[in-house]
Amino acid sequence: MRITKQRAAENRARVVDEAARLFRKKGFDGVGVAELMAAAGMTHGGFYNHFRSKDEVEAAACAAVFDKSLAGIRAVAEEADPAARAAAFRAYCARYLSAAARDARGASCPMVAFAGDVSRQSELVRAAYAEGLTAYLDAFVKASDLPRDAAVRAYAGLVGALTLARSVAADDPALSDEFLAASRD
Amino acid sequence: MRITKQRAAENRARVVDEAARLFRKKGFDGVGVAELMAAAGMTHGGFYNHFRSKDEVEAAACAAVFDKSLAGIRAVAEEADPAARAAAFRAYCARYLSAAARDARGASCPMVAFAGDVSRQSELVRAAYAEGLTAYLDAFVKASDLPRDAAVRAYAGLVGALTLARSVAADDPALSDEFLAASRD
DNA sequence: TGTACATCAGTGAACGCGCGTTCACTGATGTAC
DNA sequence: TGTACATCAGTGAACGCGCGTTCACTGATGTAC
Repeated sequence: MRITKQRAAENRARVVDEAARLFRKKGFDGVGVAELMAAAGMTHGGFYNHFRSKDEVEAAACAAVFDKSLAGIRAVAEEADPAARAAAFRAYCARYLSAAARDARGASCPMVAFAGDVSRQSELVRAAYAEGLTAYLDAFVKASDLPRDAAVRAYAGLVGALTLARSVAADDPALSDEFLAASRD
Repeated sequence: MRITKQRAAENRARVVDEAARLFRKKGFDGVGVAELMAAAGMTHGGFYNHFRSKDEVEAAACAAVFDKSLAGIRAVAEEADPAARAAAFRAYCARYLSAAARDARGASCPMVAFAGDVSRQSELVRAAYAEGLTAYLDAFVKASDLPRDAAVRAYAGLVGALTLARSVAADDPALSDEFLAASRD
């Protein structure tokens, strides 16, 4: 049964949204086309009306996740008043290292969600990731008001702390909290 | 054809060695039982003479990787002379953030190799990982001569820098180098 | 504006493939005598 | 020490299963007249 063009576009957008959530939560290889389409309220056969391959939706999801992350850090970077910018940046980092952010795996920062797997994914995904990371890092440097190398170091600290905190969240909550708390200061 | 008990034990050790290398390089889900056994010079059927499941060899490989990593950081921590310890620690960190370490994916630190995937693996693997990480972190704190929270923060910085550097090593080598260089100072 | 028909988004069965795991079998090892 | 036999590490075919992908089909939409 054919549907309106607008409805089809909405369906595609819903697939990308669900992909962004599920791939971050379960990894690229942890989510199948059928599961993804079911999450978007459809059956798997229609997937190929929207994407040429699973790689393509992975890349689209990766790009979508970066778009959202970029908007967040750019809002800080574009704060004109230096004091307000410094406060916003501190709040951004504190949120980044919060227990809530650690536990919200489907809504996390793309670097932490994808960094470990991305180098094993297709060219399409890797290109979307590399482009997104470059743009994100530039915005992070601006937002931090630090020299670039210090900002890059600070950013690596955030990523490492969140990655480590997540890796033991289920099995050693105290250690997980320690990673967040130590880097929050 | 039956073989000697010693030979069988050597075969098992070879499987764990190859597992430690291959799982770090390609991820747990990126290496099949057949590929693993072939790397150890056998066929896949014999796998279940040594392990009850793929989970079990994953856990064994994880533990083996931590053993090796622990030996490395403990050698620094147990250096009695403070100046020599400080020098050894600096050298350890510099090696950790070298291009060679970034590119040697089959021989890397277990945290960077496994952190992203471990929370999606079985209980067995997660337990081996959590135990290893606790022990490693304690040794790292000692080796660093820093207050614990500063040492934990420093360690998160190393992990984040190496993780990020690897994630773009193939697609943006300059950015990859920048992550390593910024944290090396 | 109304009619006839081509288009195409979505459905669900089917495909080949690789995976983890099982199993009957082999034959040298280890052991009981 | 020598002989007979049970053991079991390794082999390779086979299993069920889930995966990404394909395809014939459906029927409302979009379009040509």
